[in-house]
Amino acid sequence: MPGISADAVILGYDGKDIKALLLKAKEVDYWMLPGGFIEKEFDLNTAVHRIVKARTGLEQLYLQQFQFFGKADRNAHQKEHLKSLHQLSLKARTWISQRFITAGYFALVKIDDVLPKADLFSDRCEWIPVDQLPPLIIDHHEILQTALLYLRRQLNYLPIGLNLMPEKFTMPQLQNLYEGIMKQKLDRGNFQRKILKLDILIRHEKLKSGGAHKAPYLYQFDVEKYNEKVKDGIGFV
Amino acid sequence: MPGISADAVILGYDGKDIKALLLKAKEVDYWMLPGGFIEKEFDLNTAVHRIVKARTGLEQLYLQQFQFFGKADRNAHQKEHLKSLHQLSLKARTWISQRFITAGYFALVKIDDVLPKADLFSDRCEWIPVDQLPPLIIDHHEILQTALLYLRRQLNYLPIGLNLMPEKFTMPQLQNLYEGIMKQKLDRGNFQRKILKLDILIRHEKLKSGGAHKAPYLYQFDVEKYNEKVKDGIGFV
DNA sequence: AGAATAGTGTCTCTTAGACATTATTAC
DNA sequence: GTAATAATGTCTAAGAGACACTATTCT
Repeated sequence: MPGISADAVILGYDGKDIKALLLKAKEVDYWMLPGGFIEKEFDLNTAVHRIVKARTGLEQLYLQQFQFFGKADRNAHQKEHLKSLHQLSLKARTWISQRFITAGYFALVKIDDVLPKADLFSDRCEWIPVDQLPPLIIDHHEILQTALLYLRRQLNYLPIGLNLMPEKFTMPQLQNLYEGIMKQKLDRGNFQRKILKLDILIRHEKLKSGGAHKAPYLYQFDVEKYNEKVKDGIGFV
Repeated sequence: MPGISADAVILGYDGKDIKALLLKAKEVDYWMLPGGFIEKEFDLNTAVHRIVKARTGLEQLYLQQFQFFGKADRNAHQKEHLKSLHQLSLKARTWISQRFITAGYFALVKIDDVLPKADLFSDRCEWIPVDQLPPLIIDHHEILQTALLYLRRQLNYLPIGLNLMPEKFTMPQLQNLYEGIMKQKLDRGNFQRKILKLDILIRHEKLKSGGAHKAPYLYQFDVEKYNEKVKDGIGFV
């Protein structure tokens, strides 16, 4: 009985790295994306919300479909990962190979709000930096990379800052997030100028202390203005 | 038995309007997108190629998945279109309501290469300008509009010119295409300057004649250079 | 000649990008 | 003070956008 499954690329940002929430499969040295089958009586988005909630504990979250992955591709990848499949138990193997087609979703979450929980087929659930990925089962690596590509291309139309940053944050933190997604360094001065010009930030007079250097200002998003800008594309290369 | 279906938004451009290939449903005054069920032994992309080939006769085409539409949304729309459903034969109604989930694909084709063919549930298959759409069944209007939105947002990463324009074309024709997709008028001079600077066009010395005015040059894409630019985003607003 | 439309040139204002300068903090 | 990092300012070159002018074609 073939079915429709969904896999969620749950992304978070800790002020330094962009991380994905991954599950360590039991019995083998492979990791996987949180996912599951879509039951027929549920609609797709509802089902994925349910799946993500089970791993993160989050009720409200920014969730977006980005691509479906069909059978042919999946089989090609299964060949490459044949070894990993053979090592799995019959139950787990059946669970995986039953996947006829899978929906790729990504979620943007505030990393500190999440309480990672493993599922039946995994023994750990952890945040892992997306540029230091361990081996993933079947086509999960491709799904994750596709999600990141989509994120990069849709950058102007996605509320990444709002959903990934903590309530209050510094300008260098925000810049680091953009650099991580765009995979390139940006000029500090120009970044600051461009972002401030958008007029979507509220500056707090309190400074953050900690290092042996000038303390940065704390900022917060003006949610209304932010959402307004995102609709027509938040002008940022 | 619920199943997965696919609907194709097939887009063409006749030098004046952006058009979609639509089917006129039998028995009722509604039109619909070409589509069909995905058989389990096929993979998704192959199946959609087959569907599009059946309506257009085209073997090779630019095809891209853009979104899936789940059950809840679809039911909401069915409510709105209840009248249209009641007027359908049992067979057609069953065919439509069996759709559990549908894959939205769009295809970019050279309009003159297409030989439209109706299917079993339709009596006509025609090109219709996307800004003059007739009533469409279920959520097909939404699917079509979503495709156009996607097209607009991904403009820089899609080879629209290459796939929608005829082999040889004029600059005003190309500008008109961009204006149609972006839904806004562009300055002639600036458009020309920007496009020529991309260095992806080959100019032919032969001019096109016809009207009581200066004849425009004919251009052709330098396919290799074009594809190179599209990969990193063809710099155009 | 005149109407219509294509092609090219020019001007200004904004912006991007590189980089320099100043400010703040802990040691 | 020095080291480290944040914030702000400045300069230049490139680009966007508005618009004017020239070119070509048919009636």
